[in-house]
Amino acid sequence: MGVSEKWTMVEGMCPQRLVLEHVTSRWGVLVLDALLDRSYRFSELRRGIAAVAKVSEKMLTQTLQTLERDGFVHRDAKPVIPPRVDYSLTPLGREAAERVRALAHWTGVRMEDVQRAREAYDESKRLEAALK
Amino acid sequence: MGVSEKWTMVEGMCPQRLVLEHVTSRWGVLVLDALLDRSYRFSELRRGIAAVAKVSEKMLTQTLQTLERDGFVHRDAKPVIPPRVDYSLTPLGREAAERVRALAHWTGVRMEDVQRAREAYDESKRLEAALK
DNA sequence: CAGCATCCGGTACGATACTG
DNA sequence: CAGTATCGTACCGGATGCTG
Repeated sequence: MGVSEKWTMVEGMCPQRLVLEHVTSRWGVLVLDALLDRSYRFSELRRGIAAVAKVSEKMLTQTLQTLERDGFVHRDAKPVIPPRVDYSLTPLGREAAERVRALAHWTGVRMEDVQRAREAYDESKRLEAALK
Repeated sequence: MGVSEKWTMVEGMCPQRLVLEHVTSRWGVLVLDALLDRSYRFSELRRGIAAVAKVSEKMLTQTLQTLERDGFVHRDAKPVIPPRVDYSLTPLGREAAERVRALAHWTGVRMEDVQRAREAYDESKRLEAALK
């Protein structure tokens, strides 16, 4: 089964929701963010991402193929032995990656506020549970 | 089981990855985008989102609770009969929603490019499959 | 090294029924 | 109306083994 069919299975959505899903997907975010700095080889990318979260080779492959199909990632397979494949961002992919990084960066900046909000929420829930 | 435990099940991630997951989640995106314009009641929000994609009441509840816990959404439950609950964005949530909308808007703008990229990708795959 | 094929468990999600 | 509780299922994603 090809890449196209896989993601298309998630039906009932307008097409740009689908693209948004791709770039904001669990591994899509990390791949785009990494490639924003420089190009990477496959395993290199895997190890780089592993520093943040553990990604299986299958998921990395799938993510890269999806992003390549959408025109965000360029795949450069050199016909050498052992095989060498470099991944980089296309201009379109760069636009996407910048926005994704902006969002990701924002979550980092506001993390403290979120933490406090959560504590307040949990506390109020705990209280109202206590008086029942 | 409470909201906190549910999402925390997805472990092995740094905390801000988790927040990013929340705001970019399938329904989180749509909720934030909708609330950016005005406040909504529960079913009203459900119907509004339904115009774009079908969301089950369960998922909408879960999404709203998660976003509320993170401090993005304010829940205003009026003690009347029949019940009336209004949802709106907090200042923090507004910041998030604006960035999410920016990304969503961008996918809309670049949709044509993505479509062309996909066709080119599928075509080249079809060709190389043909000569085997 | 860079993948692909296959199997498989956990969970995300939807459908339904029920409550205040 | 605005949820909660429960159940069934699809599929996401990890583990393993194999190929060029």
